[in-house]
Amino acid sequence: MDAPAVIRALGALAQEHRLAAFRLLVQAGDEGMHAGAIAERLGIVSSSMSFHLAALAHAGLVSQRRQSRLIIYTVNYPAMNGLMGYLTENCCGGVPCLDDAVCCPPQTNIANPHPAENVA
Amino acid sequence: MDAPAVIRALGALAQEHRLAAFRLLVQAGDEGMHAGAIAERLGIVSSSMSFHLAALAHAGLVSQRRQSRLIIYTVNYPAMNGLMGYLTENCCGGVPCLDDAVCCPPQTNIANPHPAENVA
DNA sequence: TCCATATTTCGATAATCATCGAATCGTGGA
DNA sequence: TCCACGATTCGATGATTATCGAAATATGGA
Repeated sequence: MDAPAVIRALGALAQEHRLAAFRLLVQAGDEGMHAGAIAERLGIVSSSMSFHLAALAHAGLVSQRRQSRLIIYTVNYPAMNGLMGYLTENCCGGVPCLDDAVCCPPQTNIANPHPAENVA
Repeated sequence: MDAPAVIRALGALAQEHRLAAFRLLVQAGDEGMHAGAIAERLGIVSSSMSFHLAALAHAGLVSQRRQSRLIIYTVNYPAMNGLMGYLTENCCGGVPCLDDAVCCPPQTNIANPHPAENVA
């Protein structure tokens, strides 16, 4: 994941309704949710929801699939992990982190410094 | 960390120069960097740098301290971890994650579901 | 006290973004 | 074929944001 992709992802999430939609999808898991259901849960009109879902999709954070007349959205977990990895990369210059710098728990950054570099 | 705080943090990071500055500070660790040094590394004028650093500080992502004439910026690690925790909270509805859903490694989300809830 | 340096604030401009209603597109059932 | 429904696109409006140079503020040294 390169800087422009990270900026797109962060920018996509930095909005009330998109962040809420993303969290709904994170919690929904692979089952996902369709556009109308998300709009209803968030209480916004469908055109705005579509605008926001397109932004999340363009940022690579969610995927969509059609199921009859519904469009089902699911979280793109590799992108999500790539985002996390980018922010914590080389935390503390490689020096073992302090107690409150949980940014690099041993199992992800020390044993496997760049767990998400295989993400586009 | 509540939704508005997360949105401020994400919005602060969703900008080329702020993201770059934040990463510099993540890698600098507790030693930090002063405003001028960051501006020089990023190749932007000091007034713009000040604008961006203020945005990061307002979002709670960085802290500042004065050292003689320099203002040293450091990453606020608890806020950083709070951000990560918020995004992955209740990942997959609590169901054990798939292999590519590294969003909730056992040591953070399962053994300790909400590791960053003590962040303001 | 006076000057040099580091940083922030101010003012103006250009660009991007969120929102809504209306219109359009695509799918499936009668 | 025609209709209903879910979703997206379009057009317009109002608000927020990034950028820069100039000016102001604050600290430390001569």
